[in-house]
Amino acid sequence: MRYKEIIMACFNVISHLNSHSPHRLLPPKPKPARLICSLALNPSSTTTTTTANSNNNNRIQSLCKQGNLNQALQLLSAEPNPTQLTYELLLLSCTRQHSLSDAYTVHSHLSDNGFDQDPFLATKLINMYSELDSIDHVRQVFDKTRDRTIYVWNALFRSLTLAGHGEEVLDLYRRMNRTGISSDRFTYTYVLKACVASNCSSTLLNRGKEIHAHILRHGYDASVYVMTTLVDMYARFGCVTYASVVFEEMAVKNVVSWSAMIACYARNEMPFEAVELFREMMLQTCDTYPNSVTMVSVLQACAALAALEQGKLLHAYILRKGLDSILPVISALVVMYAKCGKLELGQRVFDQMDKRDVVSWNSLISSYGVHGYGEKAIQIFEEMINQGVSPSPISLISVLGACSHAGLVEEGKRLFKSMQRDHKMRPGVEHYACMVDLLGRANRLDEAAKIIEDMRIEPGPRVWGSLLGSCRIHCNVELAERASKRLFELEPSNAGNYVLLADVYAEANMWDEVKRVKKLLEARGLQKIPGRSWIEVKRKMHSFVSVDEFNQPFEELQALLIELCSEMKEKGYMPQTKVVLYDLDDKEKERIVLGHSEKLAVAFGLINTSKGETIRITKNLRLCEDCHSFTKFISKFANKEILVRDVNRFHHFRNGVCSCGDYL
DNA sequence: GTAGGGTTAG
Repeated sequence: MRYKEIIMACFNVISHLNSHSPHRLLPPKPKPARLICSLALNPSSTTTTTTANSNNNNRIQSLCKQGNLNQALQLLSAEPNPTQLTYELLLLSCTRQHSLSDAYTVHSHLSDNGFDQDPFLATKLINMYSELDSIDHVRQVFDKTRDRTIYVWNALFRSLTLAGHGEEVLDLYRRMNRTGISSDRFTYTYVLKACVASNCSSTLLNRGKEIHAHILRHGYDASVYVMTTLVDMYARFGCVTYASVVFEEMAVKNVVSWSAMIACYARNEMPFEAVELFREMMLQTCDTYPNSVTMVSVLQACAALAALEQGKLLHAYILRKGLDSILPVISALVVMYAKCGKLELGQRVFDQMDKRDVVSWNSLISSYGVHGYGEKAIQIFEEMINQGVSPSPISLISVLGACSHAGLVEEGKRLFKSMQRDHKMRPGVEHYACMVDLLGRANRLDEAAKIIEDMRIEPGPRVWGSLLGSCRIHCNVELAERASKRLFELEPSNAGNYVLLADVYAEANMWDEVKRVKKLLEARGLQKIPGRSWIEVKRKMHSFVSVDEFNQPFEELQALLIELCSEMKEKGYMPQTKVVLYDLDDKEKERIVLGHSEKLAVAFGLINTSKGETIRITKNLRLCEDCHSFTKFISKFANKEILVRDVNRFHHFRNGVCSCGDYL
């Protein structure tokens, strides 16, 4: 029933998008109440009943609540008997002021007054040092505390997990179990998080499974918090089946549990399932409504699928529920529209925001980037800075990526320099990867290789992968061999790298080498990822996989393609068969490239869309040169606008020309 | 006294 309601609301969203003035269906939410209680200090009301001593404590406490830490500390130095509550409020105040030096003052004062063995204050101290990013002090406080209650242990686990010291938490958790203290529901959430806090190795997954067993044994499978954390842990390990089993078996589910499972599908490249589960949530639950977090995950899934119609329904729902003042939601909406090929709608959503953060700006920058509008992306980047928003590392990745897509080499180099000089940011591996991509694609491979040589940090697989990708475009065998040698060491099970190298050899007609690489791929038990394309027709997604043979389900489409192909050949289309990794004759190669998933999707789109309707296709890999050239011809021949989003960027085909300027 | 899910990139 509620799902129908959303469909109805779709009409509202269209009218909303057509009007430029911000328009909300619900009033904006009131701001959250201030955390600091602003009790006014009123000495006259307390002096009559209390001693001078406790009055001093009261005054310190009130000053803390008012946020006047300096004065509170002055009074503290004259106070001979501070109470536990006084210290508690002082520590809280240090956290709020983010003052490590004041924290030391209070800490040593408290030790001098014999409170250093108070487990309550030890918990507070640990939490404070954690907030102040001083993990050494966290450990120190824990080590000195003799009476380690479960609160003390939990505070330690929480702090270390937040700081990314997952493995340390798991070691300490063993130690805790040996001391005989039992875990509570808080402990389980922290240690489960600790399993994914560092790297996601199989050892840590096994620890997670062990903890799962403890949870069942101790009856904590009734806790929604614990079980939701468990779903999330499996999700982060990519164990989608485990996550869904835990989720299905949960007796009680709330919005967070549903969101965790939807996010699990979204982040594990199962956007279909994410959208399906969202639908189920809307239909099944009576008291659980999706919130902003849920919406972000479903929007991501729609973006991945380029499911524009579904995305518009979500937009309608967001407006109806007043979630359109929440920044992450709006950023996700901008990205959704852009990735569905509706850049102008994304821009409009952005324009209607009354406040923006760096993520909102980054969303817009990258949106223009993937559509190939490099100069516009740079302009937005500069506007962001002019408006006083400091760029984040991702801003730079977005804008450098935009330069790369548009072939703006000099601008990219300028931005890379200014990143270090003007924004005082140290380039990370990702930034170097962008630069290698930028130079490499522009056929400045030697410069790209030089960047890698001069790097002050270890070049990771991203960097070498960018170089190898560029070598494939420009068929540089020698450099491709160098890059792939490193890549095979760094990520031996990434099939894509082997395929790229084989592509380079194939193009250079080095068929023995092609065979050798293919054997290597097989020997390691890997498979080439099959090409897959999606198209949304009447709110339904259709998926196509590349086929080598003429076969049943796609017979009609293939027949159409053969016909189109021969007609277009007369008009000058030349099949680009060099992308085929088999040493076959041209006729056979032509047949193989005609079975590529993207061409099947185009054919399906031609049959199933009305005149003047744009065909929108998403693809899991990069567009091959033949599909690119074929689609350009089709767009002119059939007078159709075709939008293809590959794994990397957008290609907008119109009248025989592509928006990427053949810069694949 | 402590707790669970989501933002932007390539």
